[in-house]
Amino acid sequence: MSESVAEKSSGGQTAVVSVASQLTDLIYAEMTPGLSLPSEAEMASRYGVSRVTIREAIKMLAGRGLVEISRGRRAVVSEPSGKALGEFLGWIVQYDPKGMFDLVEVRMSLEIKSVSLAAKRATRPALAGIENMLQGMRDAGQKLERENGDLATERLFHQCDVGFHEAIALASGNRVITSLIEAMSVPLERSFFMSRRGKTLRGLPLESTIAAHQRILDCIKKRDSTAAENAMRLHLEESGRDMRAAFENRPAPSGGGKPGSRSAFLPQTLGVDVDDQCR
Amino acid sequence: MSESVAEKSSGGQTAVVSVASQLTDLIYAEMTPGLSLPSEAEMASRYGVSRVTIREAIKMLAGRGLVEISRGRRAVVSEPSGKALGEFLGWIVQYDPKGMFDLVEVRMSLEIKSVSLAAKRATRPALAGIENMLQGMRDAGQKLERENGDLATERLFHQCDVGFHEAIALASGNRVITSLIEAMSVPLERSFFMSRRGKTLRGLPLESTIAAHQRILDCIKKRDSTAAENAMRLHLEESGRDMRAAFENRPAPSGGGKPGSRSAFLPQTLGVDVDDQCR
DNA sequence: AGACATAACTTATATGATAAGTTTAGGAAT
DNA sequence: ATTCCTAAACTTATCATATAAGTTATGTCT
Repeated sequence: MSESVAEKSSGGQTAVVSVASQLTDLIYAEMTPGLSLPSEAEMASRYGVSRVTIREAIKMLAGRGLVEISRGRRAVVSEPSGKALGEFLGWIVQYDPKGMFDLVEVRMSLEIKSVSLAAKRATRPALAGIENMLQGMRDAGQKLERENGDLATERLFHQCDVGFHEAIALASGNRVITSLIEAMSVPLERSFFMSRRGKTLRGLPLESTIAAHQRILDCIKKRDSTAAENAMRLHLEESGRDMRAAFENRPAPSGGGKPGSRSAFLPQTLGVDVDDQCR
Repeated sequence: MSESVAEKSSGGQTAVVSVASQLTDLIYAEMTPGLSLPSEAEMASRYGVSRVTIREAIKMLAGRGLVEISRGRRAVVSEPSGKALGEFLGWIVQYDPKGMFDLVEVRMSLEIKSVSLAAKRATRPALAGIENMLQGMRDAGQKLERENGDLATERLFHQCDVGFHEAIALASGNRVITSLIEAMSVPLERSFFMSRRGKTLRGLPLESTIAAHQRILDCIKKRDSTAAENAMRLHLEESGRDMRAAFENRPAPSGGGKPGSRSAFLPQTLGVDVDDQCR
């Protein structure tokens, strides 16, 4: 009984990879989010491998965000979400100092597409969701004016800002856009705080941020997709300028470059990359 | 010695998750692609956990595409690549029957951004790379006219097609775009074959496909980003129509619907989603 | 110096055991 | 009968240990 089922449909791969791929097929073919996988023991006997192998295979799937694991419970097929993807984008961005600007560049395209579709397709509850986030920004903004500089409130404001864009993505009805924008907000969180800092530095009140969001929402409500695109473009260009300002006025390079071929060829491309986004 | 290092900086998480996150930090902070992680035994002693725990943590990172594993060798930090991301997009697409069209919708935006940037920034070797792929398409195309219907040649043609678009993404100089387009080509592989089938059905020679790519390349060479965007848009719209044609003329629904809430509400949205892409 | 065998290192997988969660079933109390 | 609690059954988390099978380094022999 040494020839396990796992080896049947796979060449030189290891048993873990083979099991992982078979489980993936199984999930794709006949499972939906929320359903539980069989118990480790059952899979082990079904695929003719030890429990260790099964566990490692499941950990791979978990790393890909395909299943969620918790102690005492069987692994559960997870809803597609941008979270796992966000880790990945974080890796790309981390790998290259210019990465954050690359990300902003891509974000601009996606957000414009997102808001364009939202203007065409948004349902009433989806609109309410967007409105909700905008109201959250207003509340946080007012609170922020009173107790100036409260970090928690600032974070709340930022979360509503992110939520606003995610709500638009949701309203677009396009799952891929929703996941990608959700994913990008993970590494962009840093950028958002930079953006706020830039805004403070340049002396712009955060009223203008709220107003920009308001204009976007208005365009969506009016079902004017072209106007919505332009409003979004303007908002993101503004946001990009803030980010650049924050970058230029940042504390100090501190000279401590990490090993590897990074942190080069930045200065001259910085301005170009961000400005070029106005086509 | 029962209090392991792994628990030190983590709350209720399991040891595996804790180790995985610490390893992630380690990689982000002081490693670059190509470097090897310590041996399992060393990590085990360093983090105060058993080798099994280390192995499961590494399998999680491998699932996320952060490291590559091979027998007898230590785990190696991998170059960011769209491959792992492609699996993820595949899951989104699989999860929703409309997903493939969502993906095409997003692809259009990204490819347009990609070609626009490529027209502005492409270096000479990057241009050569694009040219190369186009030449590959021509060769495969001629070969395909002689030995009509050879599957391997058809696959080659398709690979050059994908390669053409990836080469443009590379020329854009934006890593995020490169990874995303590479990622999308994984689930879109099916769509590409559908597209080719649609083209055959509608009686269009694949000369037109090559010509469309040629036009795109010409615009890039001329550094005319606007024209390049338009050429790309036209090409993708054409490609989308082919895909829809292939969908409508597909063998038969065969009635075997899978369990779950899928494969519903498709008919009426299909046409809308694809047509709406021409704005 | 170069080819080859061998040792040292490393990962892949299996077995068995224990701890600690979650769910289920049964019974006690109301 | 219904509710609540407890205990058993199930399940995952982690460990220790062992063996097999790859890769790399270390020689020795020619």
